[in-house]
Amino acid sequence: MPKFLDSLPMILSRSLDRVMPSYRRLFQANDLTDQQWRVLRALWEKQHLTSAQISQITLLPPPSLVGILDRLEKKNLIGRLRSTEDRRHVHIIPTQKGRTLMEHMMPMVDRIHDDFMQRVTAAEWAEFNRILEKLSESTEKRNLA
Amino acid sequence: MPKFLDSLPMILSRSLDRVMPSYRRLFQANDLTDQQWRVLRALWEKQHLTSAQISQITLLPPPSLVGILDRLEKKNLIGRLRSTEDRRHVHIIPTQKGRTLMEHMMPMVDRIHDDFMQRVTAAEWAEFNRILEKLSESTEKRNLA
DNA sequence: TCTAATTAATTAATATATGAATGATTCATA
DNA sequence: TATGAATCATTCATATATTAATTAATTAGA
Repeated sequence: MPKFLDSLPMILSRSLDRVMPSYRRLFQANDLTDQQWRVLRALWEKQHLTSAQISQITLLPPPSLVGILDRLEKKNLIGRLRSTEDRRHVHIIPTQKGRTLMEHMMPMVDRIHDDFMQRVTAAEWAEFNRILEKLSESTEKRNLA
Repeated sequence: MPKFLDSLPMILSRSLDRVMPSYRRLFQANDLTDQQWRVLRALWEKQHLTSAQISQITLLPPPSLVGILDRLEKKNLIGRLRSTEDRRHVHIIPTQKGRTLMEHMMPMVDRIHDDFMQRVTAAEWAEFNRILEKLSESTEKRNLA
């Protein structure tokens, strides 16, 4: 008889609730929401992404992304650029202000990550990822056939 | 150099995104949101809970809970009862309709859970929980001192 | 070439998250 | 016993999630 609190969704949710505050303090200190951070973080790895690509990387649903990009644009952290080849696409590019903010924040975010990693061994981290992958491996593909 | 997608928040978020659809199909078939389900599920274990208790069990923030309870009440699935001993408390009780709905849904939710559990061994599940606990163990307590 | 099917971004409607503040109540204690 | 601190539910303002629908642009095919 599985208890509610031991179900996979609740375990994952509880962990997220415990992990996020460490990051959120830093985000808030820089006037960013979690989701706004995710977008900038994605653009840190690759500076030229479409809305759809950002959505896939950040896991943010496209309708949410519209408003998130609006607010980032209003803060002058990113710019929108409609593609000339395929005018359905919108390219998102960080501004200089956005890049400067990221240069400032990245070391601190990496440090938070490192602090979490120090809680477990490399073997434990690998094992954790392996089991979680088995647990959450998508079976949805079959529905596409 | 930790990649964004391999960070703890993104790993947990991605897993949740993969796990939830299996449950959500069932919730939607019964006209419930994820959060509305959580409240009813909490009341399934113990029929007499205050708002604050439900918030702690379900991880739903109190301001969100107000609206969730409003909608559950409107659907006649729960009832609110202000405490006579301490009039700050509001007791939440499932209605007969709510209990009947839960009796109908619980076996199917348990089955979904079992399906996930069958993806790993008992030892893997225990190990997974152990490592996740180490990773996400709250350090916030120290801030209370 | 013209239309049907696709795709990318967006809008719309409703529900929830987050952080601050409020109102009513109870508690602690001088 | 008055009074400030603490507690519980709630409201408020803003941001995001979810699902369906829409718009504009592109592609596939008859």
